[in-house]
Amino acid sequence: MVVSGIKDSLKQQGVRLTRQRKILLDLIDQSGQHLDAERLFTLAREKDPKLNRVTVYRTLKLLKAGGLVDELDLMHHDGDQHYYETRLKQEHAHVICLRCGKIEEFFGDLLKKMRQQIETHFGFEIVLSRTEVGGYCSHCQALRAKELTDAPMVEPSATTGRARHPRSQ
Amino acid sequence: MVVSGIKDSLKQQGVRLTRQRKILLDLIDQSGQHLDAERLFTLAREKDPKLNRVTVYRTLKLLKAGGLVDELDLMHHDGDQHYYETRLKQEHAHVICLRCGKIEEFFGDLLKKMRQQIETHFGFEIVLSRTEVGGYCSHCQALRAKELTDAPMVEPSATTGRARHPRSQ
DNA sequence: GTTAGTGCAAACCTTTTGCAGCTCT
DNA sequence: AGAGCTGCAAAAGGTTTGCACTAAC
Repeated sequence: MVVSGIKDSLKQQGVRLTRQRKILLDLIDQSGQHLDAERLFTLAREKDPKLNRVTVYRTLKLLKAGGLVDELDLMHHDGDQHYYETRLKQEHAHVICLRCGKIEEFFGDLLKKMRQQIETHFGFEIVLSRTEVGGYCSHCQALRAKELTDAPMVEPSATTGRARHPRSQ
Repeated sequence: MVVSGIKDSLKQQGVRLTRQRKILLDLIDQSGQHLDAERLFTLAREKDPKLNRVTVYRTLKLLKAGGLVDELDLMHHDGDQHYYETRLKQEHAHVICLRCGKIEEFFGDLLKKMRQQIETHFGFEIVLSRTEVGGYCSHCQALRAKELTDAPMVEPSATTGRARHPRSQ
């Protein structure tokens, strides 16, 4: 469980561990998913209905600044929001299916090697990095071929509806 | 010059090559920089003061959907806007200095290899990908060390002002 | 008791949409 | 002529800020 380490890390910086932050930290760490602010807010509200959206943003900012979570864009496959994950595992790329939204994580020594090459080549000090890959998963490749065959003359519109999570209230 | 190829590509899709689009296409291609919508808008206005910001967004969306430009986030080092570059060169990573904003481009076969690994490993069809690296360039590493020494007890505030380009009018 | 953190409302930045009129082919 | 494109105004989506009140240490 990484969250306890995060809590220690925060305490040592004189950051107060409030009830709200405990809730958010636990959620980020336990979910195992890539949560955006809104999703995190919804989940947090189930535990504390008074918790404000702003607190979610402020906590995420804090964690990001402290290098405790990483911010992802996931190719903006579902809007322009950011996603977050605890910085625990070894470096990895995110592979996003642009059709179904499924996210795979790709580990490998290539990322590590590239990091080293960049640091050496530019004399650069890397603080954070991310690799995101968009395309079609094996499942959706077949479905897409079918879709294109069914309507061969019609370009799939860029404005095709995407299921978004509306803000309640 | 890549822009002529883009223009051909658009024409063949029945996309009209309007005065506004010509201006924008030329700017994106010639600048050699990573422009965001607002910067592109400002530059375009110098050539056509009537050109609207919305047209910039619509043109960028069109080019992106056609795979003619790539959208970058550049680690959001200066806000949440997107940046654009013509998809011409071989695949490369962007290396962004979080202090001075300088952007380096890193080429190498590692990216190509990783692409292949991901396609093989997941049976994934990659459409686009990006690797962004944030940190400190060699120049800023020294300056930062100095800054931290000068004010050793003060964490550099996350809210430290960033010079943004305000919208004229 | 202090200082940091919260909630609320309101602002902010970036991007998208609806619609009437214009223009490329 | 007619579909496609533009400009304008307005809205939307995502995030941040100001301020008075509250709670962690």
